[in-house]
Amino acid sequence: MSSTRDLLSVHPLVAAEQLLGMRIVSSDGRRAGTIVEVEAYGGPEDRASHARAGRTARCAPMFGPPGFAYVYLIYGIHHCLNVVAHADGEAGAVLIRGLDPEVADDPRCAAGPGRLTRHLEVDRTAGGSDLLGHRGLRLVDPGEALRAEVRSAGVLRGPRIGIEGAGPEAVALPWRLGIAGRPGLSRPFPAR
DNA sequence: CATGAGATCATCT
DNA sequence: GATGATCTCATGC
Repeated sequence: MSSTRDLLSVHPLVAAEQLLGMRIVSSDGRRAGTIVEVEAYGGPEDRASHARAGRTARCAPMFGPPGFAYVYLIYGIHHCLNVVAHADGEAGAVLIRGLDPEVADDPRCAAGPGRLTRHLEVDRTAGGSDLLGHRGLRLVDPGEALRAEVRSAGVLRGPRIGIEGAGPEAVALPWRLGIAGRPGLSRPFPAR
């Protein structure tokens, strides 16, 4: 019997695949969506990761147990939500980049990491909290069968967004994943 | 449709 | 003191 936390206790790239098709529910329970786009980030060996310089006050959650939230502020404006992945002690996280909203008039209201946190009203107060509990912002696994159904539309892969400064090796990794044809995608994937 | 600039601040050097 | 794991709006083809 493998728990959701076990599913995330693996390399961030594998955890990213598992997260596609899972649901995120806002802390007030009024907004929710299905994850359709993610990006995997590793530890010190990943030049694009916030953990590249080791454990700092900001990225400390990335070194902790999987299933917790890592939230940071980018460009002084947008919050970004990550699900901590990899085994406890091994740095890793998955940036949630796009949701297909369940209750919303605009299907693209959560397309993109900044828009998503605005829609779910996520800010850094959620940082460091356990996403697998029954209160607050939470992550819900609908089960392997439903996740597989979501993935069956096709998993797109491409370079992570906005990491050019990390160098060509980091850019070459196809660690951005998305579900083909979903409105919640932040932007197109490169053709291949 | 493509490109570019501005917003705005916690974190790290 | 510099710098982003972004978004939106404005301008120019």
